Amino acid sequence: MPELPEVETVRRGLEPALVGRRIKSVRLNRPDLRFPFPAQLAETVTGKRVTALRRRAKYILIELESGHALLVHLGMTGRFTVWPPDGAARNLGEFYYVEQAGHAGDGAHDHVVIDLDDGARVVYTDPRRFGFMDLVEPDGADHNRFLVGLGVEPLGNELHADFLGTALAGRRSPLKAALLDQRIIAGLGNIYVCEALYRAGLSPKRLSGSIVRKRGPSPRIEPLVHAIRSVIAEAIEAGGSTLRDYAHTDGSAGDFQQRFDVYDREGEACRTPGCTSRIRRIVQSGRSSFYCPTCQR
DNA sequence: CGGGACTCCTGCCAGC
DNA sequence: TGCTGGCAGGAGTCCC
Repeated sequence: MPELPEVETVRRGLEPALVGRRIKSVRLNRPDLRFPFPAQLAETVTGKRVTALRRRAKYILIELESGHALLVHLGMTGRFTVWPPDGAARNLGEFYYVEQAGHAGDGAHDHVVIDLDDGARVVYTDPRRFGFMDLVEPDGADHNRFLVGLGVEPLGNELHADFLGTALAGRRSPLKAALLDQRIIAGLGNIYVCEALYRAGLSPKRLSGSIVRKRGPSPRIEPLVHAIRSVIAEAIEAGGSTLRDYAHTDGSAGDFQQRFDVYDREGEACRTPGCTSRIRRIVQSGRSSFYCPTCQR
């Protein structure tokens, strides 16, 4: 899936097409994605004006004048395409394979088709169907099953050394698992956790609690916080990463992946000046972790 | 409760 | 060229 920087890139791309527009109609081409669509989805959304597009962690929230919001998670392969009134498609997250031209909402994996009052069409496409949608009731963000329990935003003020130290203290899981845990920091995924741990010089295998001192300051926490912030901020700045099947808002490639120091670089040279080690790949709880065995301890 | 394995689904890619 | 197995950015659920 797109991680937070990719979701933010999609949000920014969708914003000018949707905000201020009224939704004329919604077509669901199947009853479910990962989960069934809410029964009231179409009738709740139809006829409403879009007031804002927001992001929380890896969720996109399409806010409506009624106070409801359509919550969208892109899963691993979800994307939006905007078809303006003039017909030329604009891709908001693109796959590496090419769909047949002219399928504005009728492609094999086009699951949701939203028509707007200006004639534009917004299509949600998701081959793997790991994505999902939900309705958030007015003032219901604190109760929504997907939003409740989410941790802090990596770029928000709530992520600081005291917070992270408290969250990691006593944890017996590897650091990698803790940083992927959306209940602590919401929005980090496999790629950026690997990159942040490299920048912080911390091994993904190290136990979470081991970087927290029981008394006094824990000098390894602040560099980790900084590493998380910097890698996420830079990735957003670059327009996200184009992995095997994801691209930039306007169809061009996001280029942060060219700056990966460890992710998907197994066997390649560590980029730390003077280090002669090669990047290793291990599997932790079913996911690949990439790291430098010399620079990350 | 914390932690880990498993699962959903489709498609690509390396290897034979 | 064609088939097979392994792998993929997520996260809910189940089990210990």
